[in-house]
Amino acid sequence: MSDIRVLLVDDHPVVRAGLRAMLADFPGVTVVAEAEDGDAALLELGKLHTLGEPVDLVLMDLQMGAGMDGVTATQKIKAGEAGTPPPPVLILTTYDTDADILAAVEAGASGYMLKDAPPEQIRQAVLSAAAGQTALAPEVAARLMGRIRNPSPALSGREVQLLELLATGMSNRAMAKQLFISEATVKTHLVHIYSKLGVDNRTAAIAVATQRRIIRGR
Amino acid sequence: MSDIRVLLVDDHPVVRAGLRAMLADFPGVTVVAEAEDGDAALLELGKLHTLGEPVDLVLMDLQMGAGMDGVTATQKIKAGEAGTPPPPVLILTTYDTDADILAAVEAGASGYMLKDAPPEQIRQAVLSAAAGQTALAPEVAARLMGRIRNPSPALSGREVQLLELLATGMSNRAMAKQLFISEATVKTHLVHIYSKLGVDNRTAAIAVATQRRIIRGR
DNA sequence: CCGCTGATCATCCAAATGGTTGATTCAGGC
DNA sequence: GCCTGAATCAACCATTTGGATGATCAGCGG
Repeated sequence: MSDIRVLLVDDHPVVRAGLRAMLADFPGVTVVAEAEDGDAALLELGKLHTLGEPVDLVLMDLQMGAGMDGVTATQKIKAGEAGTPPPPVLILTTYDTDADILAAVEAGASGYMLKDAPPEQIRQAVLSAAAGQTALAPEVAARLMGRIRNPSPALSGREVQLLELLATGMSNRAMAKQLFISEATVKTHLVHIYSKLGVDNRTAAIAVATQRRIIRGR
Repeated sequence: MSDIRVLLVDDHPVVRAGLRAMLADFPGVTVVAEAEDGDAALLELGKLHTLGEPVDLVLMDLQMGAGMDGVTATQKIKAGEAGTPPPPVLILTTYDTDADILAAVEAGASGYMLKDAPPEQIRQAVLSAAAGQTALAPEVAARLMGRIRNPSPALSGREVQLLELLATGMSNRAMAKQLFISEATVKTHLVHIYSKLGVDNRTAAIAVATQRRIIRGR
């Protein structure tokens, strides 16, 4: 059986070098190309496709400096040229925000690993993902499990949405307009958010939500 | 002349592998040890010191998962065992927050590079730092220069301090207590902060300050 | 059909925050 | 010695937020 052909996508040369070195140590895995953002990744995919040298796995970071981010890139890859099935996408990133994970999974990623994972874990993930299976980092899996079993009062979708706007510094009025609801409703949502997060004002809510990775900082 | 002996400190195996691979390509540079956090780094330094195999340069990330962070590690290294001069510390990190940069420089770092820097830049920085010179990433240098020449109304130290507390979700009263000043003073500072950042409420101030890398998100 | 949850809105009141003005002190620079 | 900027505080008032209570409605599962 031939090697798993991998496309690396990361904007940090250092990280690409690390992955390249690491994957070189995994028997049965070959890095066939690299890209520094989503746009370049799509280009590479197309190029390799027309050359008849298909990619078996895309290993991609989520946030990439200037270019197209990982989520949209994943969507586009999955939407991709019909005809051949699109390659599985394994996300390898630094952040394990709830929002990020969900977005990546929804976009069609087959796995979500963290960069601080030990090589062996990464190896397993690469093999699983290339084989069409799902590969989640233990931390990520734990977070998702915890989210299901643990009644750490889950925020509703609307509430998370509110939080995100909140974090941009909008006033209640502004959020109300943006979401086409009344200020009263905004306040109700906020009160619920506060009680679920165990805080009593908006800045603390942002701090906690950021810390708990419900929304993302920066 | 013998090689520059480098100690790598980073909590991400992938990044360590990347740096190892990259430095291996630089003639005149040898990685003699690795550590995954500040504590381990200090241990390594001690060990190598007693072995009579001194380190010429510490290449370190700023934030490292569980262990001691880069700033305190830098301080300890610089305070280090008297007798031999402590090795220069080159910070190589992902974030270029004003606060981070200043903290690192104050702690005694001789350089501050970003992980997305091209290899050549990193090579230059390693050589400069090992030679006892200062090495700043262009982005970082630009930020510092801009901060000097550009009258993008600079926040005073006290104001940044306020902002940091603000971002943790504290109320005016709480901040006043914490800083041993009156609420009136807190409010005055906040008003100044708002006008300098061009916002009109605390959450927006946090959002802008985070965006402009005056304080750090997460 | 009933009960529950999430989303929506309203009203009322108390507390926190924001905006303005003005004043004092202190350290540094010219 | 004078000027400036940072830091400190006060008093006042308008606006925003937060907290409590109650109500309606749609959808989902038993």
